[in-house]
Amino acid sequence: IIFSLIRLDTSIELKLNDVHMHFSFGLRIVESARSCSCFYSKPQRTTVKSEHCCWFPRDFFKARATFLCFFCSPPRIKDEPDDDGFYASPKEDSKPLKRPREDDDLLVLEHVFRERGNTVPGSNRFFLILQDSKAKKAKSKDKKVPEADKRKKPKKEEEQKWKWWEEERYPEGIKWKFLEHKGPVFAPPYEPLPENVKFYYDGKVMKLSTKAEEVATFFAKMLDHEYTTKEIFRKNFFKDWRKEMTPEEKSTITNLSKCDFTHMSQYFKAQSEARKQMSKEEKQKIKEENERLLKEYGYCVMDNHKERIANFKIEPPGLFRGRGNHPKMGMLKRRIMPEDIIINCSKDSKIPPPPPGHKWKEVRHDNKVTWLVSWTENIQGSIKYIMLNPSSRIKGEKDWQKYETARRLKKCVDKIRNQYREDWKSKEMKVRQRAVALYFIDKLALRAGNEKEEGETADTVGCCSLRVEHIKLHPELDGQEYVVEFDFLGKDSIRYYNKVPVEKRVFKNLQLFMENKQPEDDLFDRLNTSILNKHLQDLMEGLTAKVFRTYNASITLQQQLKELTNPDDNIPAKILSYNRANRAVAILCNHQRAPPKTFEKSMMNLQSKIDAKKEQLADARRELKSAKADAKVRRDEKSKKTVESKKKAVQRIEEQLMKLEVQATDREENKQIALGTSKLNYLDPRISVAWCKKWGIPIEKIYNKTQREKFAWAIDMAEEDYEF
DNA sequence: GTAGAAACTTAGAAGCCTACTC
DNA sequence: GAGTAGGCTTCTAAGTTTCTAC
Repeated sequence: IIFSLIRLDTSIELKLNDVHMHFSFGLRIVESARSCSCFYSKPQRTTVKSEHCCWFPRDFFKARATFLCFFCSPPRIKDEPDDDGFYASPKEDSKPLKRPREDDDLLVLEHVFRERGNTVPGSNRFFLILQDSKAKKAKSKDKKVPEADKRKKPKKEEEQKWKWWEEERYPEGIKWKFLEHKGPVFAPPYEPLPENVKFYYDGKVMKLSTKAEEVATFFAKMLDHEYTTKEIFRKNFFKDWRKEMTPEEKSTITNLSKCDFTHMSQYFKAQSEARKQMSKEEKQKIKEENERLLKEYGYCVMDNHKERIANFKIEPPGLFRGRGNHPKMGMLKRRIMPEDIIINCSKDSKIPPPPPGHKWKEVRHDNKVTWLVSWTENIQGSIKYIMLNPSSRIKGEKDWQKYETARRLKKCVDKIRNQYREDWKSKEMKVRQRAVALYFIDKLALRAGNEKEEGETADTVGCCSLRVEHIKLHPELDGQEYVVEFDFLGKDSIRYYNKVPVEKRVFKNLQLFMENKQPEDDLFDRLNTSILNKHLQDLMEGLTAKVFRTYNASITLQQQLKELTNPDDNIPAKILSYNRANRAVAILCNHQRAPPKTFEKSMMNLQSKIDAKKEQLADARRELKSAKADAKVRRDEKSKKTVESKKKAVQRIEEQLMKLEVQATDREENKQIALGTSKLNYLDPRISVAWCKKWGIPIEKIYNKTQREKFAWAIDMAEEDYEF
């Protein structure tokens, strides 16, 4: 399809031509001083089957008419397979996609409107709205829809999605061409405590200065948390708190144990309680205010598409909550001011103004990065960013690309495995270590394991940074030979504990690597992530340690789904199978969670529901039996009907019972396992979409609304025969 | 080639919200 | 209408990878 938009001095011409269909279509918007009018030429053939609908909001053109123009849909990318049947993902190859980017063209429109001085609120900006073929077909079938209704803006959000995955992508390195946003939302200023809320030191009331009081409230708000009992947390907090005190306060407050924050804490609890008790109207008011904030600051315009921002609020000040045994926990996270903020946007965009009386640290126009706002935090000195939501084009393209890289690994993984098996025998120690580490990364889905600065973060490790103390070698254990016992803290200080039988050569190599070493010495002393990734890059373009995790997670899901799905099962049972497949991946990737506090109670509740349902079923069966007996004697229509209805009741209760039992199994198996992380980050969504399509499972049963938005590209493109 | 900075992805916890139950 | 369980969203820490400067 040729889609072009030409701007002529005071008029704009939009043309859609489909040569193959002998179908041409034109549309002209003529700008006049006050408004613009439009006309379009009718398609020459009226029998053209349209799959997509290109729709422009009525108010956008400020013209009275709404026009719906139908055109032949661009072929699905999958319909044009390349040699190996892989999709052309962003960056993966340079073949242009089926439809050129509309952004540049629409950009012209954007400027026309800007020049004209029209204020175009985000929601009314230029959207190409594409409906999926099913929605379209459904619409065309329904001929009774009144004309007025047809003109109505489609309400369903699904209908308004921009299919960026059908467009051409930017050249390598370019992330956007136009970016405009409103800047960040700052944390609300500190509100001093009411006079009646007291702080006590050494049993006596003490009025704190505003700065010291603010930091004290951070601690008071966390009083019930385990953090405040930890020595490091208390020490760090006290040190930083004292920096905020006046000289008088500093000389008085010398011991944290003598500080009494309980009154403050009670005040915050009461406030929180009051919030819960607020009237409907008050809650509604807050909701509306949040919505207003979201509407104003929660979106940006990137290349003429309104995109949701992931985190438009600046992190408020507070006490640093490092995970695990973090040496910096309790330190004061200072308040971020506009003077700390770097704004990134287009030169020709409306640059967000800083709050009155302030200025930005810098305004830059770097379209080689994806962030909108950045600042440096004071705990680790690292940079924090405001970026787009996972549903955005920029994140989606990257996600898609990630899975395509993993699929490329699938094609050469056997070769790579053979290679590292060979390398176990290498004369070079470095090569052997690299090969054993890669074996672990591949087999156990371990993370790469970068080196970390000692004393700056919690002591956690990944594969390359494993130490001798993290593994135990068992020539024989529980009837298995060559077992390696892993026990270490990984990301987020989550414990990795696993006993794995390995190949003899790996075992012997590990013995070698551990020779003459102390427990705190590096297991792979000749290796780091940089060396490993460089080697991987040589094996396959774009290959890094992380890709193995993605690949193994996705391939495991696909295999497990094939193994566990029983075609005769009903929907709940199939979903249980899906969750079990997902769980296999979560276990592989060691995605753990703390068991929910209410777990035991909720399981007990569920069990009592099951028991009650069983009783109900027994009653229903008894009733059915007696109805049958009754019908045998009476032999009339009425008693026959009664039998039928009793039968149905039994069936219904059986189904309900089964559902509850499945729910209980699922919940029990999920007690300490987090499924979300793998679902969101490691599993190629097209596998799940294909599985849903194959078995007629509504996608909503697998992905919630947010997840469907993130994986819109996959939902649109994957068919039931999709193979990872 | 290397180190450190920058950029971006992955992660679990916490709190909010909503649907369900009584 | 109140209470609550659990799903969903938000938050931000903690990783990995890439970029840049020397």
